[in-house]
Amino acid sequence: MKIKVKQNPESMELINFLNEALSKRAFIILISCCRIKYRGRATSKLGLGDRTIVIKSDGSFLIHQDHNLDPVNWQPPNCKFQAIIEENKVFIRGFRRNPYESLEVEINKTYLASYHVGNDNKTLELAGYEEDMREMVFKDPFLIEKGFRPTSREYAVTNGFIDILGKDKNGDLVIIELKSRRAGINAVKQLKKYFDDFEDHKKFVRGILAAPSITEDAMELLEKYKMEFKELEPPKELNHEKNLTLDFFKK
Amino acid sequence: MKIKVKQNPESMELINFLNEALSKRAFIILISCCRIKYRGRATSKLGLGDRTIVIKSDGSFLIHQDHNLDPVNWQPPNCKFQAIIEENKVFIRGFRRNPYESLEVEINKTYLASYHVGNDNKTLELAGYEEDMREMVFKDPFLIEKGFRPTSREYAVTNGFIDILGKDKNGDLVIIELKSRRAGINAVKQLKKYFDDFEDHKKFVRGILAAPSITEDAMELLEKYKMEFKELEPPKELNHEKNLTLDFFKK
DNA sequence: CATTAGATTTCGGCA
DNA sequence: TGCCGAAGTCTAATG
Repeated sequence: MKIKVKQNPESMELINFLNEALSKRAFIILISCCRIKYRGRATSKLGLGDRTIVIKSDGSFLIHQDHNLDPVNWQPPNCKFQAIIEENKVFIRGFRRNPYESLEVEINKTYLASYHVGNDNKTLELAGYEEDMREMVFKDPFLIEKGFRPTSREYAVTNGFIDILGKDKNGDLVIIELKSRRAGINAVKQLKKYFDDFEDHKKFVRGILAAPSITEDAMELLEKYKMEFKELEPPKELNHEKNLTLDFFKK
Repeated sequence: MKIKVKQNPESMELINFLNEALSKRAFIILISCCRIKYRGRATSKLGLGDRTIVIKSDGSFLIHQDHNLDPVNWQPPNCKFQAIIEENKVFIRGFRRNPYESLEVEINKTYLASYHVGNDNKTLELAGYEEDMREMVFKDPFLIEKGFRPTSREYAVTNGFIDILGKDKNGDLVIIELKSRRAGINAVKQLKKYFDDFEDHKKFVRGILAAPSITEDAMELLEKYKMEFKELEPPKELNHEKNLTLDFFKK
């Protein structure tokens, strides 16, 4: 891991430092007092203040204030950079096309500058989404109810895709809408849309909203539409844990 | 501006550094080789790799890989922190309630640690979204068409809120749906919903979708529903620029 | 405190 | 490349 650090660099030092870092596609961090202008999908200005500026090796550009999770200004990956010096001030400009956007930082003073090229070849393993729920329900249909048999997932209808389509123990069609989080009005409306696609045979069609919980409003609407709610938690085991479990049982 | 920097701190040094910084509610940056576990709304794990760890003074917690704009793991503001040492490794744990979530970083090695308390009392001035469009159309109704008179904004109907309601030069009702970006199918569907709320008087009602551009599919659907498209850019001048213009005319 | 709608949403997947 | 849908969305405003 290579890392280079400079405290309180002068303008010329900083610009050399930045150009060196940019040419190496390094991960750059600056703690600077700066002004910011953005023009693109919207327009913004931010007056003088201390901020943390980050340029990633994929061309992401982030400027953070000392509060909020989101950066106050940013540019998505593949942004191109210019670092220039003008009247003894360093300007960093990041721009991209489609849509055209530019983000310009006028740096008054830099307290800390660092760049590094690290090693990281891991990707996030994440569990707890609708996809996992679909898998789970397909594998264990009784989680919905006894006798339920799923027939297809992501079934295309006029209004979109039905998460899971199947039949219940009486052979009636069942439309299942999955939500990995607390379901709201919108989930009910979505299910209703799919439900309506079968209005010719409504007597033999059931709509089930499966989610860990549901808002009161949504429950009311659901009942009004004569549809049902099934409490269902998304699986939260990671894949390798599932595999471990499988391996365990195989032994 | 106070800033403290340490390169390659040992575990004990790092933990003291972190606790000092946390007690001062400083802005902390670490460049470290680490493992990450998250458990809360979902569950995730990230194997060993070099990452940039940020803790803000409002309790935001961000961990960045060298790619993508978004952090690979995070915790929203008001997160509480623990920095402990175990088997000569530093663990940083950030947790919050409602919903309960925890984010744990196991630090194997730290290349750079810094904390600072900066000065920043500026807030972002931003322009160019739906609210600005509403204002603009109310002020200059002819932007929609000659003779258009807006009567109310955010008019409540069964299915939600109509952006702008008004009458055209013939006295017919006009429903306007605004989008600050390229409008897609959903924008048309939304407008159609509002449109349908007036189906008793459909002959005297027009639906207009106003946006900078529209997708081909959306345009087709719009025409099928006998509604209209009006090309309209959101205003992108900042407030003080607007004021300058006003002042200019007042003089 | 919960809910909602908008966002410079970002991001991934698919046509 | 453009479009659509989901997200640990986040965030500000509102009841």
